[in-house]
Amino acid sequence: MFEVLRSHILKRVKMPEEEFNLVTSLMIPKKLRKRQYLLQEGDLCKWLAFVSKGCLRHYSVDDSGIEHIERFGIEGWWMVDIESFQSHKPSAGNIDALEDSELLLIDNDSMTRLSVSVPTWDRFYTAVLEDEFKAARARISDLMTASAEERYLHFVETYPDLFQRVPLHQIASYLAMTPQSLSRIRKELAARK
Amino acid sequence: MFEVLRSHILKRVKMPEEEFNLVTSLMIPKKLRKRQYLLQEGDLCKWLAFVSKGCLRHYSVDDSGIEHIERFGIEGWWMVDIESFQSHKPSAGNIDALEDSELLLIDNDSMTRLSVSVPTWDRFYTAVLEDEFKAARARISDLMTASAEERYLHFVETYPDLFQRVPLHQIASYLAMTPQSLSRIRKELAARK
DNA sequence: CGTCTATTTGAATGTACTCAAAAGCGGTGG
DNA sequence: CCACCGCTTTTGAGTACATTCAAATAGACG
Repeated sequence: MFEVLRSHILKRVKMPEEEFNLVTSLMIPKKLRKRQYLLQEGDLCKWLAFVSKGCLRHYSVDDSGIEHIERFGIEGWWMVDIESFQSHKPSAGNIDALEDSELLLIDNDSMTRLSVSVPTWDRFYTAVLEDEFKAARARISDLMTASAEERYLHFVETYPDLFQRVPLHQIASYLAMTPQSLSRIRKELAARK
Repeated sequence: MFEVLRSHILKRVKMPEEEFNLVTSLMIPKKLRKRQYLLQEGDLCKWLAFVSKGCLRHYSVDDSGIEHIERFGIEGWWMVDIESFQSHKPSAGNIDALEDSELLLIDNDSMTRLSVSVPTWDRFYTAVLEDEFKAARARISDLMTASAEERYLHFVETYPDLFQRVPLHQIASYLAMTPQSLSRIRKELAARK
C-alpha cells in the first residue's frame, strides 16, 4: 500500500524507517472510482494527494464549457490545487479520476507535524516542489515555442506511459488543441513514416 | 541596500533582525549594466539572484534564432535557472539585464548554511517556491486558454509596472506572439474604446 | 545629423479552429 | 449473439487568428 510512496520518498531523501512510518500514519487512504471527483470547482483543497494507483486529471472549464487539462497524475505523482491549498481559497479547477484510483491524502496539520518531527520532511517537500516547478517551466516553454505537432511529439516522448493510458481527446486537451487537430496530426505522422 | 530584501522576507515569515543579518552577510552584491549577462546559455547557474533594483529577463533562443522570454524580474523578484541550479546542469537559457540592475546573489553552500542556522529560512524558501509555482501554473493556464489579445490584457492587468517599463517587442516575446501581432492588437484595442 | 533599433502597416500565407457529420468502438440489454 | 446507444475518433469544408516577409515610419542615442 505504501510501496509507491516509499520509493518516491527514498528517491529524494534518506528517510529512516521509523520516520517513514510516522509519515504513513498521518496519511489518509482514499479510493476513487473512475469519474469520481477528488476536488470540485469551488471546494477548498484541503489535501495533498499522492497517487499510489490509478490515473487522475486536474482540469478547469472555460466560459465556453471546454475542459482544459492542466495536469495528469499517475502512480508516484502528487495532485493538488496549490492555489487553493496554500491560500485557503475556493478551487478554480477540478480533480477527478480517469481510472479507479488509490490515493494517500495528507492535510496541512499533518504537514506541519511532519515538519517538526521528521527532520527530512521539509527537504523532501522542497524537492517535490522544485520538481513540480521545473516541470511547469518546461511546459511553459513548450507551449510558448512548439507547434501542435511538436507538443504532441514531446508528450509522447516525455510521458510514454500516459499516452498509452489516456483517451486521445484528453491528451488533446492537455496539449491545448482540439481532438480534431490531434487526430489529423496523428494521421499525418503515420503517413509520413 | 537590503531594504527590498527585508520587506520581501518579512512579507512571508517573521525573521528576527540578527537572523536577517546572517542572511545578508552571506549574500553577494552584484551590479549589472544594461544588456549585461547574469547567466549565459551553457553556464552553470550557481546562484539564486534577488533583484533589489532594475529589471532582468530570462529567455532562451530557439532553432530559428528567435528569443523567447520565459520570465521578467524586477525589484523583489528572484531570478534563477532552476534546472541548472538544482541539477548542476549547463543552463539552456540566458539571463540578462534590461536596465542597469543591482542583485543579491546567494549560492548553494550559503543556502545550506542558512537552512541550518536560520530557523525560518526553509519556510521562507518554500514559500517563495510555492509562489513561483503558482505563478507558473497561472501562466500555463493563460497560454492554454487565452487568445493573443487576452494574454496581452492579462499581462497589463497583472504586471502594470512591467508593461510601462519594458519595450513592446519584449512583452510580445513573453506573451508568445510576434511584435507585429502585439502592435496590431494594441491598435485594435485603442480603436475600440 | 546619421545610425541603429523599435514600432507600425500591408499583403499573402498557414496553422489550427469551428461546425457538421460519418465511422469506429465498447458496453448493455433484449 | 446481435442491435442499439453513447462516446471517441476521424474526415470534410470553410474560416479566423496569428504568422511571415517586406517595407515604411518613428524614436533613441551617440
